[in-house]
Amino acid sequence: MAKQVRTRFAPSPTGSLHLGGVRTAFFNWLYARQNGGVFVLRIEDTDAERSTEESSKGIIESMKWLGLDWDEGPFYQSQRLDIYFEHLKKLADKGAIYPAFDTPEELEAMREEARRAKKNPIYDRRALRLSKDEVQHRIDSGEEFVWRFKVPDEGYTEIPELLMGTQDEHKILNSTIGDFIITRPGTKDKPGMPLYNFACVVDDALMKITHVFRGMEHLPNTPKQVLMYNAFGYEVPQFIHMPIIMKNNKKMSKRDPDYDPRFPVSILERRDLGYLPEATLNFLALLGWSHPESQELLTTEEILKTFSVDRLNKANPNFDEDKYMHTNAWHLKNKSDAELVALTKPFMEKAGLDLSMYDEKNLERMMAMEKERCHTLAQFPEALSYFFVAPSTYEEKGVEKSFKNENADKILESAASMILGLADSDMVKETIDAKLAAFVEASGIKYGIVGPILRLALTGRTRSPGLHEVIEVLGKTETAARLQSARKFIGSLA
RNA sequence: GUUCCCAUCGUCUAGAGGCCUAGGACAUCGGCCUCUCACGCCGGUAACACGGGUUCGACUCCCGUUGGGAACGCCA
Repeated sequence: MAKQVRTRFAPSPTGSLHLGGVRTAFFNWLYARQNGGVFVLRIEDTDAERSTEESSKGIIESMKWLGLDWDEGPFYQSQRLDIYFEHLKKLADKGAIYPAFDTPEELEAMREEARRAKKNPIYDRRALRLSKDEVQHRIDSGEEFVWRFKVPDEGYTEIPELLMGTQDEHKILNSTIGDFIITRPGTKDKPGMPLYNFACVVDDALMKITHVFRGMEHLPNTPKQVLMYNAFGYEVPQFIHMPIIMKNNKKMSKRDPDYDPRFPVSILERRDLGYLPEATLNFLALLGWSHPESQELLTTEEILKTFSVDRLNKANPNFDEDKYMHTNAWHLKNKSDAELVALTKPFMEKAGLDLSMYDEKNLERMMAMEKERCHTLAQFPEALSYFFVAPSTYEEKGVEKSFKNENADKILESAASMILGLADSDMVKETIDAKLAAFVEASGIKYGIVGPILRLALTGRTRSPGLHEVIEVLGKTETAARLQSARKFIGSLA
């Protein structure tokens, strides 16, 4: 029987979860769910300086919002320090690691020199050349040091890689790796905090992770990690390094100098901008993966059904805002009117619209009217505001084109009396539509003239959805009132 | 500089040697629909980076060039 699939998402809580991270989380989640596996959430907060509780909370909130549920965790590395120190001792006992006393300044100078000499800036192992006695003495005297992993001078390290490189593997020359540091500085009595390449390996091994989907920027870390798995005698997971999402021809990042705050990378900010989780997942999935039948508008369920590693692409994709928006609009249209009432509620309220003015049925009608037009949830308040606030001004262009028309006020007057003459039971879309048609017929004026005038009078705008629907939602009294005030306005034009 | 990765329309991509006169989607440009806007529908413009091989045949395989990207942290 095959081993149970176990994947994980292991963000560091040093900021908000961003779109790239979401994609990584999504692929790990997909793979676990698809294979009846386990998805683990682990917070990598060993960097006490930069990690914040707020970020952890944000990440968890983001994951929940996206619907990426996890089976185990969240684990916090900061609460697992004992485990790392135990493992550190194992490595030290084996002689796989050694203490180094170099200061950051010294290391920087070494790197600088290597760069000048146009050589690969790897550690020159000067700490390894210290005598045993000297090392012991310096440690005993309380001097700070870090632990470095001793990388073999010769041979290759193979990483089990399913995507990048040729074949199913990837070979790195050991001589190019360099002895990397696995803990922050510590003393004999106060051990240094574990660093990424160390804590990550220990956790992935202990949590029995079988597959790691992560960004390609981690590829250079991988041989180091494989070396550590080997040193512990742990099994190495399968890696799938995904291409990096680009924006402006650079890795997508909030630190990009061309970063445009209108298009945030933070997933929670996208949420607040009115993007839907399923649209976000859909769009992100297609950045590096393609559907077997080239379908592009997919529910999470459909992605789950058809996802496979062999349809993953290797080239770095570009983040296309237009396509993201288009995908969002599609998912929006797929929502029921009732769902949309709920989804848009926070946006409507934030815009100060008083939803209690209408009953649920009317609100649903509004959604039905606008969901073809809006691309994000945030666009609904603006699109529907005329239902909540009677127009006090009218669009200039419309005034010019329609109100300054010869008989605008006469047309409005007869329209008003027509509507006032309607029975309450007639105030439904179909009947209004028929009555309007009859009215147009009887007056002998083209709908193309009557329509725009009525629309402008009722909404203040030249662009809005079906007239009959507007009238139906507005009701007889409000409709009549708006027509009256528009007539007054037209009168004031002369 | 070193190491590694990548390379099809403007963008995301399909393409596993003949199905390719290279398909789809977004964007864009026309047109239709229509009381407006949008949706929808129809149509157009638009790509295999280059050079060598291998092969009867290369977008597909190999090598090189060029181009792009990433990493080179006591961040993750």
